[in-house]
Order: sequence, then C-alpha cells, then structure tokens
Amino acid sequence: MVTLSEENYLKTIFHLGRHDKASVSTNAIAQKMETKASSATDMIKKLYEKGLVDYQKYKGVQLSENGRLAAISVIRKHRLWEVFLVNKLSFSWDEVHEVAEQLEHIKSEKLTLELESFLDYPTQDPHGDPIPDSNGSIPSAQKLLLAKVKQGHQCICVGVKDSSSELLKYLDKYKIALGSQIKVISKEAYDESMTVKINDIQKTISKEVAQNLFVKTN
Amino acid sequence: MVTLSEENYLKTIFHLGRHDKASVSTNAIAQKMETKASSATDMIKKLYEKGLVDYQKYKGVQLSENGRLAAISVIRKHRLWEVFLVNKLSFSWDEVHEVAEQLEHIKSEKLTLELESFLDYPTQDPHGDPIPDSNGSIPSAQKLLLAKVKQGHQCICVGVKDSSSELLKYLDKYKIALGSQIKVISKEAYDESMTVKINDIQKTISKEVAQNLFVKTN
DNA sequence: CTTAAAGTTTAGATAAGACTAAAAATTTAT
DNA sequence: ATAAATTTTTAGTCTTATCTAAACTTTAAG
Repeated sequence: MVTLSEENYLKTIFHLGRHDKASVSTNAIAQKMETKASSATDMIKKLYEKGLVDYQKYKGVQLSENGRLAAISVIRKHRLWEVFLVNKLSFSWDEVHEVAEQLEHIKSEKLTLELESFLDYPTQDPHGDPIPDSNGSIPSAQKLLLAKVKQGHQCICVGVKDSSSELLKYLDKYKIALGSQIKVISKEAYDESMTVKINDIQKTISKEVAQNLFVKTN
Repeated sequence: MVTLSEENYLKTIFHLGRHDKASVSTNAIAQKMETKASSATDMIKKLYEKGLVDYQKYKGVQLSENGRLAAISVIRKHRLWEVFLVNKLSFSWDEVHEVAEQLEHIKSEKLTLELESFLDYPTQDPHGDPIPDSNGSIPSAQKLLLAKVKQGHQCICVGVKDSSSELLKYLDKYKIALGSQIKVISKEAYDESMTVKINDIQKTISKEVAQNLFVKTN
C-alpha cells in the first residue's frame, strides 16, 4: 500500500529523473515538493524500505522498477482526469491541475480503466503530455516546439511545455487550443518572434510563446 | 478547512442523527466508524472546537448548522459520483460505494457543479437516495417499500433500503434496476412473499426482498 | 436509593509526515 | 590539498489520528 504522500514523492522523483536518467538529489525533491530537505530524506528512507527507490546516503535517489510503475500509474490517472475535466466537464486548461492533483490518488483499477474507455482511450492530456497505458508504457510524443517549425510549414498544436496558468490563459484568450492548425508565415530573426495563421487569423507570436508550444507537423 | 477524517465523522453523525433528531452517542459513532469510543471522543472534541457540532460531556453530540452543511456537502458529492459511476462508466450498484467513499472528499466547488450539470441534475443516486442540491436542500423521497404496495398496483423501482452487496447482486441477477416497472400480481399472507411482473417476467419475491426495495407508485 | 453494568472520557503511547537546528559528508575554490 | 561552502543526514519536536488501559459518569436493576 502506497500512501498519498509517497505517491507524490514518487511522481516528483519520476519527473526530475526523467531527462537525465541520473539520480535525483534530495534538495531537488524538497524544492519541487515545497518542503524541507530533511523531510525529503525521511521520505526517501521510507520509499527505500518499501523497495520503491534505489538509494545510497548522500548519493541521491532513483526509482526502482516498482517505483517507476507506481509513479506512472499516478501520472496516468492525473492525465486521464485532466482529459475528463476538459472534454466532459467544461474546465479550461488552467483550471484542471489542482483538481487532477486530488483525483490522481483515487484507488480503483476498475475506475481508471472505465474512465479511459469512457474518454475513448486518449493518448495525450490537454497539455499535450502523453498518457501512459495500463501496462505503464508511455507513447512517444513526436512533438516539437513551435519555435523550431520552419517558415511556410503547417502544424497542429498538441500541447504546452510550460503549463503555467499565465500561458494557458494567454492561449485561451487567443483561442489556441489542442488541435488548432498553425501555419508559420514568417519568422523574425531579431527577436525570434514569428507571424502565424491560427484559425484563419494572422497573429504575431513572441519567442516566449513559440518556445512553449508543442506542435506536430503534418 | 475540514479534514478527510472530520468529514467522515460528520457524515456518520448526520446519518445516525437523521431519523430521531436526538443526540448521537459516542459509542454509536465509534461502532459505525469501526473505531474505538475514545477515538470518537477525541474527534468530537475537535469538531466541537471548530463549531461543527454541539456537544456536552456524556450527553452525546448533534450537528451544528455548519456541521450539517458540511455533512450534506459530502453526501451530495458521494451520491453524484455514484450516479456518474453507474450512468457514465459501467459500474453496477454493488461496486460504487467504495470508490464514491474516496471521490466524495475531492475539494472543488466547480467540479461538483460541473459534474451535476454533466449528469443532468439527478435527484436520486443509484440506490434511490436523494441528492442534496448545492444549497444543501434534500429533495423529499416520496418513495415507499415494495412490501407496502397493494395487489394489482404498478410501480417503479427507485432504490434499495439495505444496500448490502448481497441484495445488489440479487437484483442485478434478476435484472431489477432503477426504473424497472414492477406490477404486484398477488400477495401471500402466510410468508409475506409476493408475485410480481418485472420486465414482463413473472417472479415470486420474498418478504426480505420486498421490504428492502423502494418504489414509487404511478 | 444504592450498587452493578454500561457508556464515556482522560491519560499516556504510537505511527505518519513534517519541521528546526545541529552534525556530518561532499563539493568547490583557492 | 585543504578550507569554505553547500548539501545531506540525524536528532529531537510537533500535529493528526489512532489505540489501550484506567478513571469517571450515567443508567438500570434490585
């Protein structure tokens, strides 16, 4: 039995250890969890006792196979619930996170499977992040940043990199959503801004936005 | 801020104090919560400090107005989630309770309102219990036990009194569900069994079942 | 109306999770 | 290569929610 708090730590370790598969530091965990390093150490020990992480004093921590599966299970539920909130209830991108943080801890295998079926087996959440399947496999994203798209090319918005409330509100405001068609009209070398056509409307987009929007080319 | 454990106690006190509006005993609470009387006393004190119950040592406990509203809010969420699980996901009557016990504690006013709207403002849960509205008003049930229905009369199944797993399985087996049309063909004075027509199939129902099925006559 | 039984509360202990302050280990910089 | 800075761990405390055992009220029986 994994507690709610343990699940949150596993999730954090998963996210921090994701890119560089190196071990994750106590401080990094504490910072992300908005807690103190000593609390993180305590929890790491508990996770180690339960065989959910590999750990050596002062050397950081890594998820074990079981820990990885537990983390992915929580992430899977989080993302499925986000799809539910946006697609079925009328939540917007910037409202789902807090609620999904609670829903992700509901324990019922059947619930998760039925929810997934009810949502027609989505592969991405509203922020464009991939939804792990029931075996823990994560579909590869195949997404790239809008900033990387070449002039004249067309793409589809599939997510955001920085899911801050501010960005999501900006996107909502200009009706940029998952699935929006975006055509890159021109790029400005000086400030890295670009002019694009979205929903048949031409608009200039700053470097900051272009570097935080994931798209799929087609 | 009301904790998860406090919410469970409030719910229990609400259910126990429901019929006789007399005060609820520490022992009764402990028994229903499957905990010890001393734990109940501790929690009662905490609820009293928070102004959620009226309490005098050795004299039992009653919900205050705020406590009543908090309890009803939890019950409202529980019943809405049960409707969701049965109507939208394919849960059966006897599977929903455990999951709804978890979902009822999710804190998001918006989520509850959107869920209610998504479910088309149901007034009863799958067991026939009324769903409080967002102001805390509980629609009156207007339901009666099948055992009370007179020979020759027709009614609709609207819920169960005893929501034990066994009864729910029995009902599932014979395809007796919320909304099933039931016509009372004859009643046997000796054992209080009755012959009814359900889904155009004639069937004899025991006293035990008839006294645990709520119906609405029409 | 007194005493035994039942119910309730208190006192003290435990476990989970978090915190502060201090000690220990590691890394960085001279 | 060693001192300083940083990071990590340990030790001890706190809160929440629980428990057992003992003390205290209330109720019920005679």
